[in-house]
Amino acid sequence: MQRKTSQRRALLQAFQKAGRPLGPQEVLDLATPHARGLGIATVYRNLRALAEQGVLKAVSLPGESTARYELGGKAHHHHFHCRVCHQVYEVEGCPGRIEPLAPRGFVLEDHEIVLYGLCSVCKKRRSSRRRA
Amino acid sequence: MQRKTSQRRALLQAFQKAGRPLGPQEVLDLATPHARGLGIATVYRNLRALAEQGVLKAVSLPGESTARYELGGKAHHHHFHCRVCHQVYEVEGCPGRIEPLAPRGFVLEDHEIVLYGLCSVCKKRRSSRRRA
DNA sequence: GTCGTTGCAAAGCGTTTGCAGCCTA
DNA sequence: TAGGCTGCAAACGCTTTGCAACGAC
Repeated sequence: MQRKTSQRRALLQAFQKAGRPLGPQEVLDLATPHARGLGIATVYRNLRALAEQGVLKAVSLPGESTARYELGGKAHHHHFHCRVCHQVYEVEGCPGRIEPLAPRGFVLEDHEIVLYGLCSVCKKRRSSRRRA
Repeated sequence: MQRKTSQRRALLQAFQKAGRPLGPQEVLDLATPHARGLGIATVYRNLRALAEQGVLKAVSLPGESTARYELGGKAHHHHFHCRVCHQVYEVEGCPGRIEPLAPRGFVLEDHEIVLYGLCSVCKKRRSSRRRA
């Protein structure tokens, strides 16, 4: 049976507060203040365990060696990866018209779309630096 | 100045022969027969160097710890990842309508679409096994 | 009290780097 | 011959695992 530990609680809080996909190190940083001495191994173990339960969902993005995670149970969506701060944001909607892309004879089961660019925070930061 | 070594030649041959994105280990396996004693470090160094020159292009896919590479200079395209044989195929075209997905205030610079499912080979293999 | 969970440190594993010798130009 | 390139092995960085202590139930 799964127990309610302070570490697990702190970890889920981090996701609820962030509202975006988080990597293991990010989770550690965000959860540590609420769980003194939290170790990275515990983070890894819990991310995996919670993902298997469906509480979290693994989000793997191109160019990332490690999966990030987000809270499970969300509607179909995609992600925006900021090239400056490397944060990942959720993106609503889907362009459709995906099926025709699959080569003839192939069976399309799923798809992933990742957008790259600058998030609004980094965009502002960049333009204000230019003016300076 | 860049020199023409047997290792580099063998490595590029592997890509030309394969016609699909290859990972470092795949490249080593495919190129070794044409370059005795080829080392994995050399593969990594050359993949990176050739990608910087634009001869190769890095293809990073979700859920892959390491980038694959393909020959550079191709038109905008995406990829199909077979869940059975894990080979990656190139896919022509693009659904368009990508821009509206980006959140307001974000700058969209690029995008990546990855399709998942069964390639035609694995589809046939699976259906013939069912009948048996 | 039981046994799932935790933190620490060691072990793994794939990628990168240092270095001396090799080979292209 | 110069210096870019290579293979080997060590170094790295991040993830996983072993283990004894801890704490939820």
